[in-house]
Amino acid sequence: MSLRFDVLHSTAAGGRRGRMNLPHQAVETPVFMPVGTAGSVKAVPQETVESLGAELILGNTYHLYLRPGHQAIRRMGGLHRFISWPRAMLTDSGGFQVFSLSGLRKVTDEGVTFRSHLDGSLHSFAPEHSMDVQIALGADIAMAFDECTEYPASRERAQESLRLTMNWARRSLSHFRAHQNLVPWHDAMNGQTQNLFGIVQGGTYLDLRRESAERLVEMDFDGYAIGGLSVGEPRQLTQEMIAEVLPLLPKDKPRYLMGVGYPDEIEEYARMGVDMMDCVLPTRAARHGLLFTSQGRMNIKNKQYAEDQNPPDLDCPCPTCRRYSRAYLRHLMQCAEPLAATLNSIHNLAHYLDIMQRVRQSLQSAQTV
RNA sequence: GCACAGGUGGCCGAGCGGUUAAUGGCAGCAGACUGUAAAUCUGCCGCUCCUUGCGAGCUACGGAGGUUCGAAUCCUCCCCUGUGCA
Repeated sequence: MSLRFDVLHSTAAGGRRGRMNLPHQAVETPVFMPVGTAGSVKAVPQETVESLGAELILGNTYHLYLRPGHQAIRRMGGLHRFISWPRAMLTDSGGFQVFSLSGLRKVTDEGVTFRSHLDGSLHSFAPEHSMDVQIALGADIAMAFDECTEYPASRERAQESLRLTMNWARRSLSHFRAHQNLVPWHDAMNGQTQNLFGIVQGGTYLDLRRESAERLVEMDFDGYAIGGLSVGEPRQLTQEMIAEVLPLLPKDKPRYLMGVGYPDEIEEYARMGVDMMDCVLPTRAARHGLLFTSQGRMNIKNKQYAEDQNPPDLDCPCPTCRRYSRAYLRHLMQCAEPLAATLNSIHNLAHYLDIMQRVRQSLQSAQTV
């Protein structure tokens, strides 16, 4: 049974208000997905992530493969059960690690050889292997194994990288389709199956992006992602790439912009027609003392907040803002108390989720096209 | 009282005759983080001034003298701390 994605409303600007019926959760879109790389949205317990309203969170193939190992997770009933997350999940394929672990890996047509960042041991990742791992993890959505092209990349480099990603996409899909019945919860979801998304690459070259999108659509994935953006390129280019690609993707399938972004970005791209986004920013920035508020950025470590008894964000109803002061959060940061990471992350996630909630409302009330 | 070992910038701690306003670390101040090698990384961190520069002046390595062209570094005395012996 293929992924059911309903577009409930769409706007002249291309924005869509939708609902994605994943095996573990009906997800209201556009959606922001907190990142939980190693089976945890860092510093925030699952029940809190849930109560903040997150419906879909990420996990990472590479990290979970290294620790505790996908076979172990399969034996324990899959990732959902292992981490006790009842709602939807998506696993990234390890493609981003091809990019971020650039010093520790070697890429060939066959796949990637990584050196573990944990103990230096050698591991190979090919599209087929990434699929096997992701099937064992059993997220609602798996991602094709891709190469996230760096910026800047010459046209030749972007083209070669794209060739690899398209080749890997085909192999990912074919292996996934052949084995997707092996997902740990196969018999428990009324015939709903795990889904696989393809990933558009092409660097900052419009024609390559176009080519990438068209070829992926031909392959017929359950959804489509735009990858390789927000990797250092100017914002203008990011927008151009998104604007070029979105119209080429099927209207009845979800569109996922990977790894983006700042609060204003997720709003902007959602209004352009992106249905899903994920980003480490709210949680990582939180751990480093940066809060995103309705008034903009706030570095809560700053001395000026030492005795400020206001809540971090005067307009925020999140658990952190309801109960704690700027002075207290600053104090926790200064003492490096783990609670600082937790409370800050809760606020930032709430802020991101709230932005998307508002965008959904606004798309819903916008004139239907 | 005697014998050792020590006293260095907010703290800890290197340096033991000259590129030394003085290595490091911590604390402090500020900045950065975009499919998480990130509770990480970067910058500043004696005082004053300006034409903000591998700029100028001042003060500084327990205290006071001394040796030397030059001392945190060597010598003398004093003060203090730790350990051991009385």
